[in-house]
Order: sequence, then C-alpha cells, then structure tokens
Amino acid sequence: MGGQTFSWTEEADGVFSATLNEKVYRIRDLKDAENDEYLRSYFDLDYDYEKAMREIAAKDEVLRSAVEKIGLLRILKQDHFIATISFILSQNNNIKRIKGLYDRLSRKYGHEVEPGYFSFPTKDELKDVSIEDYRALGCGFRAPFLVDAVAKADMLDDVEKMDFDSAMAALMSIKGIGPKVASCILIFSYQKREGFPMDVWMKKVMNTYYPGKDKSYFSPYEALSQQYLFSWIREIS
DNA sequence: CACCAGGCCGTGC
DNA sequence: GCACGGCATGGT
Repeated sequence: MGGQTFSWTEEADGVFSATLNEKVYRIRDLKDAENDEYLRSYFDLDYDYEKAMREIAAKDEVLRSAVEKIGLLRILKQDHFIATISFILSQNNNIKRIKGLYDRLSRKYGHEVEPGYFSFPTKDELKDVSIEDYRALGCGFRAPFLVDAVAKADMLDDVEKMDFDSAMAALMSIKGIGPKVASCILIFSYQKREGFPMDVWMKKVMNTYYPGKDKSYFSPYEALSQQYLFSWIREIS
C-alpha cells in the first residue's frame, strides 16, 4: 500500500500488524480481513476494484501500461485524524522517517492496547503537546503544523459532508496542508475519488503524456488513475 | 561533504 | 498570479 498508510508494521514471516480501532490486527493478506467489519471498510473490500481497473486500462495506452505493470490497486479508508497527521508529516520527507515519527508519536502519546502495541494518539491525547515536544520527537519544521492541526481537529468530521472543493479549502485552512496533502487526506481517509494529488512525479507524467489535460480527463476515476500513474512512473524511472 | 525525501510558507516581483 | 529560497531531520 506504498505511501497510503504508515500504520502497518511487517513482523516476522510476512505477518503485518497495526493498532487500529482499539485493537491489534494481524494479517497476512486481504483474506484475513474479509470477516472483520472494520477491516472490510478499511480495505474497501466491497468496492469493485477489478471493474475500475478494467475501465481505467481501457482509457488510453499509457493507463493500459500502468495497470498492466502495477496490477490491482485499492484505496484505503483510514481514520480522519490519523490520515491528517500522517500526511502533514509526509511533506518533504521519506516513508521510512514518516513511519518512525508515526511510531514514536504512538508510543509517547497513544495508549497501550496490548503489551508493546500502542494506538496512534487521539486529538485529545495530543491537545497539550507543544511545538518543542514535537521537535524533540524529530518532527522538525512540521511541529507547528501539528499543533495547528490538533487545534482544528474538530472540523475533520464536518469535511465528510462537504463537496470536494469545500473539503479541500477546509483542510487547507490548517497550516502545513497545501493542495497535495489535502488531496491525499481526501482520498485515503474520506474516499473522495475526485482527488488527484500533483507531486513532482505526477507533474512529470502530466507534462510528458497528457499535455494540455487536467484531472477531469480521468473522471470518474481521478484518484485511482493517479495512483496507477504515480506507481507506474516511479517503477519505470 | 553534498543532495534528497509523494511540499508548503513567506516574500518579492 | 508566479517564481524562488528556506525549512528540520536522517539517510545515502
């Protein structure tokens, strides 16, 4: 699920664990998630990704290549607050370091669900955490952004009901959230499928293969098409 | 020692 | 509006 989530840790012999929903989940593959109501929603198991993949592949030759190379992709439905903090941490950062910050925040400010397994902190658990505290964990220049996000976290539930443009504007009122981070939050937590994050890689794809076009070309599969193109350009580069 | 990591903010034009 | 430098931190 490269870059969508930082909640999962690979343990020995191919078992992945995550502390979510006040539980510790351990799975090997998606079959282990089928009979759990929370994970069914989390992994979006009731959406027809096979059909979406076929329709995306039929759109043009570039997407056909991308789908062929990448295979089935799905889009997670993560907790709003966890996703918001995670993607603020992601800016100008790398996956390994983001995962480290995620785990240190959990261990320091979350609570222990099983011995050695800590939940990601809630907005209440973070409400008195200072810029200096975040810096001490290695959050760097993102520290004040986290303070602002926690202060405004109550609005995250309202974003669910908003149309796409209003949702973008609401998230971008938090310091440190620009168009790219807001799009990621809307896709990977609110499942707003119009999201189309433009990072350096996607700008390269658009300039090279889709000059003069914008995200509307990919409707109604903007988000999933973007995921395919992003994964593809990184694999072939 | 440089340069980079799925950007964003503040400033200057 | 748009281009630019700066930004904390840890890894190559």
